Amino acid sequence: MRRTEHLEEKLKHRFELIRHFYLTNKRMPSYSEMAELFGFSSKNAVFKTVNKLIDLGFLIKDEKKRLQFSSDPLSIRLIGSVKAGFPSFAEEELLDTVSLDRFLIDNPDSTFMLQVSGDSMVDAGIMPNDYVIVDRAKKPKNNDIVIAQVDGEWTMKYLKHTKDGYLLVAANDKYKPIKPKSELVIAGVVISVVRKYR
Amino acid sequence: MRRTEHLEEKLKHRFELIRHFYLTNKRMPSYSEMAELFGFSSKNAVFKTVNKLIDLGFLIKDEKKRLQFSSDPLSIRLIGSVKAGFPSFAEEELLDTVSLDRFLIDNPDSTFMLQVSGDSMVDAGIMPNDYVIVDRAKKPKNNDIVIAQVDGEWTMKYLKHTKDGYLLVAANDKYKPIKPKSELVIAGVVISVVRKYR
DNA sequence: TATTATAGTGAACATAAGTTCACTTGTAAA
DNA sequence: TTTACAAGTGAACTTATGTTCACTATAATA
Repeated sequence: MRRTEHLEEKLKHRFELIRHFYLTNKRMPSYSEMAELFGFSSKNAVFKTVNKLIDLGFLIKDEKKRLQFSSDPLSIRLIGSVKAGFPSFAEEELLDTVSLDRFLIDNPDSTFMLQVSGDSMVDAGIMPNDYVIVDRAKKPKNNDIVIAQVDGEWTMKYLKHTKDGYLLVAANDKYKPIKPKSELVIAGVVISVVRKYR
Repeated sequence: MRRTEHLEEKLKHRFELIRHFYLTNKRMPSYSEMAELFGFSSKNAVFKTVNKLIDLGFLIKDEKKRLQFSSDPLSIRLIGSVKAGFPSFAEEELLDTVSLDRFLIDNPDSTFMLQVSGDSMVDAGIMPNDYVIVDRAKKPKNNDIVIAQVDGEWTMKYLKHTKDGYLLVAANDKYKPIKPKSELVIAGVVISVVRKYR
């Protein structure tokens, strides 16, 4: 049955068009908009197409009968550990999915991403050009990695509470601990590190 | 004018309710749904509230007159480098915003997240319990970090092309390079590393 | 006190949404 | 060829959406 394979490819392609619309417009297209996307002149053709995509499990209708993706179009599947390896094609469907945004960020309003410029935290696995995600609203605690302004300069260091005040410690023997003289402004706590290859 | 301050807090709270709805339902609430959220019995009260939020710049209407957030509710602001430090409150508004999902993931369908179990890549800044993001569709190239199944076991290593075949090299002197005997299955290429503190 | 603006109500409206129906076209199988 | 069915058209229908209008209640201001 080459026919149905061809059919499913067509459907899959239309699903991709819907997804693309969603990613650029951040909302579902209406049936009229889908008609444009698919090159249809009738909404009913869209209606039938969407129903097929629902039957195939790509899309669903929520409790208010609004069209949704069955799995968030930007979420990725989560595998327990490297050692466990990759599941079979059939098992893939069973995996939990995660959105990195939701996984990493609690308070978008107070959260920033900064690019790392030096090598002062390499021993903590933070390499030059990595990105760190910083929450300004979070209370800095002992041993947290913080972004601090000390004596006029901005740095990223471990924050250590000691008997005689705060200490900023690098994760690199090249750099000596800093004991703030005049002022210590802690702008935020590093809650996450992100590295992107290539 | 305590009055208007109080007013803006109320509005801000209602904006938060909309955002919360969006984050849980992955779509904008309708005006009737907002009426429920706000405790109104008239859609017109919602209409006026939404218009105020539009005036204040929290929401916008797109070219098709559909309600949208002016900035993606999960995106975070991007700062050039740690050294540059944090901008002032006024300057914050001018920063670019990024969605981590969009920033890190190109092909959600072929992308997986795995938790790192060993210390074989520490010198590359990949620590135990970090997460790696792996694209199965990407062609593995020389010096890429790959997830490979070699002689029955799954590992993460640098992939090296040599004259006499492939070599899997750890980023840790403790581990010797592996030369696959029988089989080498490369399941995917590590495109990103993510670490979450606490 | 009287006045004026603001927040919310409730009904009515036009529009666009998703859906249904009857029909045509093209293609695969008998 | 003939048959059967899936794919798409086009119009009609229902419902829900955002919007407008006239009105009430509340609270700040003169």
